[in-house]
Amino acid sequence: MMSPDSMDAVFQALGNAQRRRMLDCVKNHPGCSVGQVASGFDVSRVAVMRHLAVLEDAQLIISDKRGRTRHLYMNAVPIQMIHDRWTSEYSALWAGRTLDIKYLAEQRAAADGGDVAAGKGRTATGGRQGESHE
Amino acid sequence: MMSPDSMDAVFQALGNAQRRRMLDCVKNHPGCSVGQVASGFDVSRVAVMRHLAVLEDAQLIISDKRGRTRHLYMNAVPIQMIHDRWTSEYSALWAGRTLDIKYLAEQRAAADGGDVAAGKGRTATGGRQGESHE
DNA sequence: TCAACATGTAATGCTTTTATTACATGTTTG
DNA sequence: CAAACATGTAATAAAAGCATTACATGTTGA
Repeated sequence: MMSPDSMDAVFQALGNAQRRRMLDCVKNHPGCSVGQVASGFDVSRVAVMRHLAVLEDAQLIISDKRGRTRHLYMNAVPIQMIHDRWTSEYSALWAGRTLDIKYLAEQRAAADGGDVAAGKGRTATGGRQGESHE
Repeated sequence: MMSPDSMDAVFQALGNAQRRRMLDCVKNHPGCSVGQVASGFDVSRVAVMRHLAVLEDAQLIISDKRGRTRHLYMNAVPIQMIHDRWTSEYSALWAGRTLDIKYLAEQRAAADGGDVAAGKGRTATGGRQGESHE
C-alpha cells in the first residue's frame, strides 16, 4: 500500500511541467548526468538539481553517484502504483465515459439523506465508509 | 490533447491528501453540498471551500448552484486522460515490472554519446526528440 | 600538482499555498 | 418579516515553492 505522504510527494512532483519534462528526459536517457539534463533547460543548474531532488524524493528518479558524476534513472513504480489504483477505483466511472450532471442531479433528488462525512471528523463520525483508499 | 497548465492543475490538486479525501467524498456522494463535505473535515469551512475551488479549477469537480446550496459532482475526465496517457507511454517500462539499475548502467556504458537536451534549450537544440508529450 | 570539471551548499528574494477569523450576501421558512 | 441557514468575500499570517548568484567540495587527467 502507498502512504498518503508518498502519494502527495509523487503528485506534487508531477505537478510542474518543467519537472515532468526533466523526468521525460531521464526516462529517455537512462544513466544521464545532472549536467546533461540541465543543458537542456532554460533555468539554472541549481534549479534543475532541486527539481531532480524533488523527483528523487518522490522516488520517481533513482540516482547513483560514480566518481564526480551522478547518474540518473527513472523509476516507474510509483506511477504504476497510482495507475493501478486508479484503474481499480474509477473503472466503473469510466464505463459511461462522459458524466451527465443532470442525470446525477435527478439521482440526488430521488435518494437523499445519505451520510456525507468522510475525513477525521469535527462531527462524531468515527470511521469511514469506503472513502479515502490510501 | 491536454495543455501542460491544466495538467499542472490536476496534479497539484491531487497532491494533497486532504483534498484527495474531499474528492473521494464528492465521488461517493454525488450532488452533496459544500457544508456537507466540510462537516466531515477537521479544518474550517472556508478552507474546505478553497480546496473544493482548487479541485473545480482543475475540473476534477463540477458544481451547480441551486437556491442557496451548491451541489458538487466529481468529473473523472481529467484523471482518465492522464491515465490513458500513462498507459500508452509507460506500458513498455511496466512490462519488466521492476527496474534493474545495474542493467541500465551497463546499457549506458555500452551505447554512450546520445543527445540528452530536451527542454527549451540553453543549447541550440531547437526541436524535441520524443520527449515531453503534452 | 593544478586546472577544468561535476556536483553540492548557502544566503536570499519573490510568489503561491494553506489556513485562520470576521463580516457580507442571498435564500428559505415559520 | 425576521431568524436560521448556506455560501461567499476580506484581511491577514505562516509555511512552502521556485528561482537566483556566489562559494565549497571532491574528482579527473594533462
